[in-house]
Amino acid sequence: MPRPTVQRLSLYLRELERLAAEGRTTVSSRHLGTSSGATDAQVRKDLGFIGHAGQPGVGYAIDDLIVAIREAIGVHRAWRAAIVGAGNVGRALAAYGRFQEEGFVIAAIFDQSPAVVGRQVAGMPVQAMEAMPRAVRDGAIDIGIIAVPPEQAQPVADALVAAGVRGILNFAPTRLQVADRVATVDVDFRSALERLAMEVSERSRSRRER
Amino acid sequence: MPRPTVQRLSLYLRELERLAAEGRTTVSSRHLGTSSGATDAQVRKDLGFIGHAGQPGVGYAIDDLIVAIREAIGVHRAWRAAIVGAGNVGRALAAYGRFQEEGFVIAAIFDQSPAVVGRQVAGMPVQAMEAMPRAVRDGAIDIGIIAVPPEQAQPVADALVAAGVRGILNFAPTRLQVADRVATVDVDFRSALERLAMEVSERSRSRRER
DNA sequence: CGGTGTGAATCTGTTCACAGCC
DNA sequence: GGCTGTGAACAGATTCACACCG
Repeated sequence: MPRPTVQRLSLYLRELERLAAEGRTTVSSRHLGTSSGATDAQVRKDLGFIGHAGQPGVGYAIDDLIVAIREAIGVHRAWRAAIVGAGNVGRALAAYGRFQEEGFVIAAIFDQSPAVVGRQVAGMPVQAMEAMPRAVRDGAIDIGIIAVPPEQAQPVADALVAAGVRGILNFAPTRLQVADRVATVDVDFRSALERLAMEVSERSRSRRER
Repeated sequence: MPRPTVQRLSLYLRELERLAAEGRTTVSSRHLGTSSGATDAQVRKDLGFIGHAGQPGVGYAIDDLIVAIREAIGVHRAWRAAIVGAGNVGRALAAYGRFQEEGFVIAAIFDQSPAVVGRQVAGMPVQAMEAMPRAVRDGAIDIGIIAVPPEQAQPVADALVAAGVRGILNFAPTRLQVADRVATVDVDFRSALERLAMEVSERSRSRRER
């Protein structure tokens, strides 16, 4: 399944959930597309990957589709995640309620600094890094979320991998090197901002030329 | 310039700044590549887009390259940004020092809720939404950062566009519809997590098959 | 009709491979 | 020998276009 497809599937999922809440039962590829920024053909291709379920002339059955997408992208079960780093980003993530709704449970939060260890964040005590390996094993943690400064990101990643996590969500602006049995996804504010800066400049440039 | 190129340029920039701090003066495409997760050919292609500056047998002059990349991606000047939404995400962004270092200045923060307006966040008072249009004009705000719940994202975007911002960084899990003179970039935690979930599932699946 | 499913064409981005320069 | 710049081959993803179904 193409990487971009996965990304779009989760957008479709959101729209489908909205439609389901409104009581709709079917939806066309056209509708799903425009509300998620894709073309209708794109939507049909994407849905083709997860085993098509559409009815010509009618569209897709919303409920079935929700189940199928959840299954396909692996959110049909609950994932247990641990946050490393109780700074601004880590705390915001811990408090970000929306994860829970979607099947991601923040099970623990860790920090290196003794000054922070022991404090409560979103109802959980911040634990020392030393406690992490054991907590990951005992708490059946699948995913590590890295919210530490860039210099510490790689060592933290190594520790998480050694402890046995299967995926890492990385908020630090660094490329992590990990064993390839472990999946990593980067969320990089800075490069998002830079992408934006770039596009804004580009637009004013082309405006000037006109 | 291809979208993925821009993304990588900002990774190169980080590595270049690190190397410059170490006192190095030149760098090869190979080095730049491995440290940012790209191939050497890729790096050369990317740098080709911004007007090549490399010397065969030697590599690229680090200082020149830093300037050239900054110019190319539009971070050679300071951008002024305003955050809308003083919830967890908005507050974390306001406090996230790293932006400042990179030429993005958070100039103001707004929220709809009277309960929050007036409180201090990262040394700034949270302002009412009604104050936004004027603040954007008077404060020469280039960029709006949306950190509100998904239902409010579109109206907030409309208000920002009407007030005259030129770019929007969107942290809400919604696709925004805006005039195309305005650039938007999405940062979506949820779909990042879902992508991760997907990749983790995929890996265990292929492991099982082996 | 309105709508899906899908091969074929196209576009976009990446890798290869190699000539040429220091 | 080390390293860049770049056409040419390749791979991946998107769009097109159209047959087919209710």
